[in-house]
Amino acid sequence: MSNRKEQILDVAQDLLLRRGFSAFSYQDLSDALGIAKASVHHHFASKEDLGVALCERFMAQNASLAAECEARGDSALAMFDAFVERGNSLAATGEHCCPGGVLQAEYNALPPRVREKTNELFAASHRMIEAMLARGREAGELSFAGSTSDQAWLLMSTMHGALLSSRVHGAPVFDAVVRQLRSSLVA
Amino acid sequence: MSNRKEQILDVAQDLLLRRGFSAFSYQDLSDALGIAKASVHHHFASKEDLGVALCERFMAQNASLAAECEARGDSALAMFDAFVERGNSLAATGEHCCPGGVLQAEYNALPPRVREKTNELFAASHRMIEAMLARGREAGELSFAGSTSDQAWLLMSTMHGALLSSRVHGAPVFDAVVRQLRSSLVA
DNA sequence: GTCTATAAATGGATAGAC
DNA sequence: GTCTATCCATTTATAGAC
Repeated sequence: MSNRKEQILDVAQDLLLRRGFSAFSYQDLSDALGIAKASVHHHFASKEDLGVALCERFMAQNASLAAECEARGDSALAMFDAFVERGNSLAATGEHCCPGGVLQAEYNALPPRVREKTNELFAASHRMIEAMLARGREAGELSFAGSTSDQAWLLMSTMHGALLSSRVHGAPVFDAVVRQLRSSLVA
Repeated sequence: MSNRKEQILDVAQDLLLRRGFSAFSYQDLSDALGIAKASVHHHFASKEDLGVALCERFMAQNASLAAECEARGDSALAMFDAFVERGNSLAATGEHCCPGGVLQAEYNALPPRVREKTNELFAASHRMIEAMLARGREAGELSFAGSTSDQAWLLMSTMHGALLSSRVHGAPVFDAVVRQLRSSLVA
């Protein structure tokens, strides 16, 4: 993929996590990159295309984080902490929140193909977290009631919610929530 | 408050929870109520005013739910269930999510006074839930690690996140998350 | 309180030159 | 690939008549 396309995605990702999908414009991208609006349209014909590309990017980022963990031979808990760490870096800015969180919040206002990609993103994340939980429970490292699937939804919901809250009430809230969650999870 | 003003707030609340603040317009309100856009502006001069009124409404709804619980002499757990029940009715439509969730998600794109009211709404909700947790723990009804404040953030984050998730993945997700959360909370 | 009409700004998107 | 110029729809908001 060309360099310019990546640059646009970088800025768009920042703006999406900061403000939401409908609250950033081609004008914003144009301003940030110092190129004309029409030039942005050259790379992403419609905002729907841009949204789809962003979703694919988020999926790739998730997959690469999971791959790193696997390469290191991380335990389930270490993998949990790796995901938390990424959340921390988002919360630290006091402006960003989770890709999943924003996309869900605006779900009914998203263009159709972005909605579909959001579904995929969530399904993939859920699978990944469920696998982690199953591994941790089997190893006697993690302990929780109910199914791995339900617990995975709990983890995702809590993380998304906590990142949203930390935007209004500061990064310490994310940290506090994660500590509570972690302590309820460790065997 | 006049009847028309209430009608506008009813529709606006529905649209806000369905689509988000920036994704509904005076035109939508005008269409839904069968009156001219200018007539809506007569009641709420600016969208910022409308947003502020909605926030105040959410705070009043929270307070009245808490007052009902108190009048019934609800236990902490019964009060938790009452809050869950309200979440259930939102999740059931498959379209709505939590007021707090939407407002946080769009926080950086909200008009200044709506942002301030969002802060108030969250502070009030947090106080209310923290009080419930303290009461439940003292009565030996609830059990959790850490401070009541941190646990209150966990509850709020999880509820918000779960309502968002249930919009994408269906009401059963909200139910599943709440069950997990509740089982970790009961002494 | 409600209407029609309209302003002023911004949104996404396209045409066509360089 | 990038630009200028422009189109068209939509948005918030106001003016002024009824």
